[in-house]
Amino acid sequence: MNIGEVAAETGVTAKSIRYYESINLIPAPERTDAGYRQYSDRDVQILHFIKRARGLGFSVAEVAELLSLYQDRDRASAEVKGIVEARLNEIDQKITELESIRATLRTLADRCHGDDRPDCPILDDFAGLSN
Amino acid sequence: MNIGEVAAETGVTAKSIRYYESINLIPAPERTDAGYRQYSDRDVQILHFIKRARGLGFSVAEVAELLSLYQDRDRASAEVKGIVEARLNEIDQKITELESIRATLRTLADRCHGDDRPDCPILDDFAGLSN
DNA sequence: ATAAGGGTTCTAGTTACCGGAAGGTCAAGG
DNA sequence: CCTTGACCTTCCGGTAACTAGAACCCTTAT
Repeated sequence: MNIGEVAAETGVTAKSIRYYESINLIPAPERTDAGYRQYSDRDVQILHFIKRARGLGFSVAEVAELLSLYQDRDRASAEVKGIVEARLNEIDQKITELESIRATLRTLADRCHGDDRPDCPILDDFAGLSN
Repeated sequence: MNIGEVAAETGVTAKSIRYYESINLIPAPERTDAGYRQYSDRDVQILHFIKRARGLGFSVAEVAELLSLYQDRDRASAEVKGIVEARLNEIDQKITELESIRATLRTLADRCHGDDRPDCPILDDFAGLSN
């Protein structure tokens, strides 16, 4: 398969596939005489794996780790679970942070009448003029 | 005030202050004969503003917009509120996305026994071998 | 033979800075 | 007077994960 077909099938752009190759996340595939990359079904499967993991918010470095565990028949599932639990903690933290910001902004926005008059509690708060 | 004092007082690093100047988020301050930047109380206040807005997740571009509204005595509060509401929508979206990811990962992690055995529903899912 | 639609490599840009190097300046102390 | 240490200056390179675009080659169909 050419890179374009693989891109269409996996939803990973050709640009990204080449990028993943350049950083050694995926191995360099065979080439045709003209220099076109040729991908196997196995390569496609790995790109599906990457797409799924990236979609769940894992960094490329984490995906590399997960991939190497995936390719190691003898890995301990505890290692995989550890990575996922770490990610879950990050997510919880991020959600908490965003909720706090949301509450603040919600309060400020609700107190701003939002018409054509200039006075604005939001800017007052940012400027340290609150209360 | 020297840049270091300003940094200490505002919590914005000297590096960041110079960076903000380089992208014209803040004006270039006076210099001493030796070339040291000298900041006024007004400059400090603006950096506080920036710090607060950045802390609430606004991009530097958004902060620039907010700052210019702040400095415009005749702005309509609706404009400020619009920016904040847009940010609130982004936050809501992001939270929703993170919660969805969290649910997925939680389920997968719970189904993985996480011991020294190799079989792992998490990797199976990533590889498209689910069910 | 040519045109459309692949593919190739390379460079540069994105965001919001941080780290570090090389060197000038300032205030205090011996 | 000189040194020491803590400042300050500019500039270069790096970060994450790509994307955009240029310049060029290959394949396939008409």
